[in-house]
Amino acid sequence: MSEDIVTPFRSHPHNHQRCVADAMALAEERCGRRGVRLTPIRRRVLELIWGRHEPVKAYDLLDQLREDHRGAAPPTVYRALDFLLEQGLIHRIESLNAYIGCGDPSHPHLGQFLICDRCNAVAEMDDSDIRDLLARKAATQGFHVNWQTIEINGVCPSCRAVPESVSAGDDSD
Amino acid sequence: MSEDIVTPFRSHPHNHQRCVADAMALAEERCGRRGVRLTPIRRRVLELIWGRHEPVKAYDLLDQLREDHRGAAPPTVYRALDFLLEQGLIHRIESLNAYIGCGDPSHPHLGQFLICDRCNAVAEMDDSDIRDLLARKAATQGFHVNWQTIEINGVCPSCRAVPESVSAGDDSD
DNA sequence: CCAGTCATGTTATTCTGTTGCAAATCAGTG
DNA sequence: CACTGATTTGCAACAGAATAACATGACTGG
Repeated sequence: MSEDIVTPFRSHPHNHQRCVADAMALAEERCGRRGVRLTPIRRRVLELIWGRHEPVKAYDLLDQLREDHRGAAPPTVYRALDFLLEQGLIHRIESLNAYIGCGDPSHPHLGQFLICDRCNAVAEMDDSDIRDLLARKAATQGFHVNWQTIEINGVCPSCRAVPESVSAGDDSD
Repeated sequence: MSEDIVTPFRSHPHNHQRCVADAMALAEERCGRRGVRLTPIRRRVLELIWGRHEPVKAYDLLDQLREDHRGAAPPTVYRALDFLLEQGLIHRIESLNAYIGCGDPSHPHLGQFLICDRCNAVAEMDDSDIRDLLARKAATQGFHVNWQTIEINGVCPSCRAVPESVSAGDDSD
């Protein structure tokens, strides 16, 4: 099976509490096995990221973090983010300067993202056909691939079902 | 032919002056046809970008621009960049916060970039196999694609030919 | 207890990009 | 030419993203 939707659009009906809890449990387990520490701050940041099922900005995290953690500063958040990225627990979306929970930390993989321009929902794919095709094309140029950034912008299924002018992404926050 | 290297690695031997001049001529022509103005500032920024055959940062452009244009400020550069992006004359490399000349503005295309982590060289591809595969995979999720960001990091042919520890990218900054 | 490592606190700075408004420039029209 | 409206530029301030540098604290293992 080459196609593998690791994280579907959040509009996809699901038990969100359960999904966050699962992610946290996986993170605990993974860090334990690796002998690295999922400290309170790191855990909190991961929770905050999973809490929204969409890309989250570092300074938004900082604001939220400050609510129960006075004295949190940019380095507080960025250090936690670096840790979580290293452990493969989150991904960074380059085109948005934002971070999102990794749908399947069980094996290391490159993020392949579908990003809805209307409602900001993001789905993560882990498709070997894509990975392999890019590797093959790069090899044609004599290029050795270390990392692939794939971010596809467009309109997600839910938003397509809604007339443009009244789209779900018409957020007034 | 699905594969199309729009811009090869700059290590590729070529007449750089000629290649910049061609790019500028194409830009003039294109803007003329479209009825938009390639003003002196915009032209200068495009030249500066083409002058180096690698990704250029906005504030580096600003520094260079200031040399013969006192009073240039961040908006000066960003407005020019926005214009050039809109006209499809340059691309933005998301993972680097940098800009690079578009190898073939003659038809609108998505950038597909090979980025060397050692020497910062970038090659641009315009491969329909990749474009189509991504569109097909996205469609499987009911997703309508507007834009694709594809940035492949790794090691370019020239750097692969050099022992790792003495690589061209072994910058000591 | 002590030393070493890892994690956090703190302050400041750099880099990247935007907002808002005023002044200048340009294209078209009477 | 003078008037008008749309672009373009100048300018000042700011917001947002990320890092540097160094001090302090916390958890190991002897």
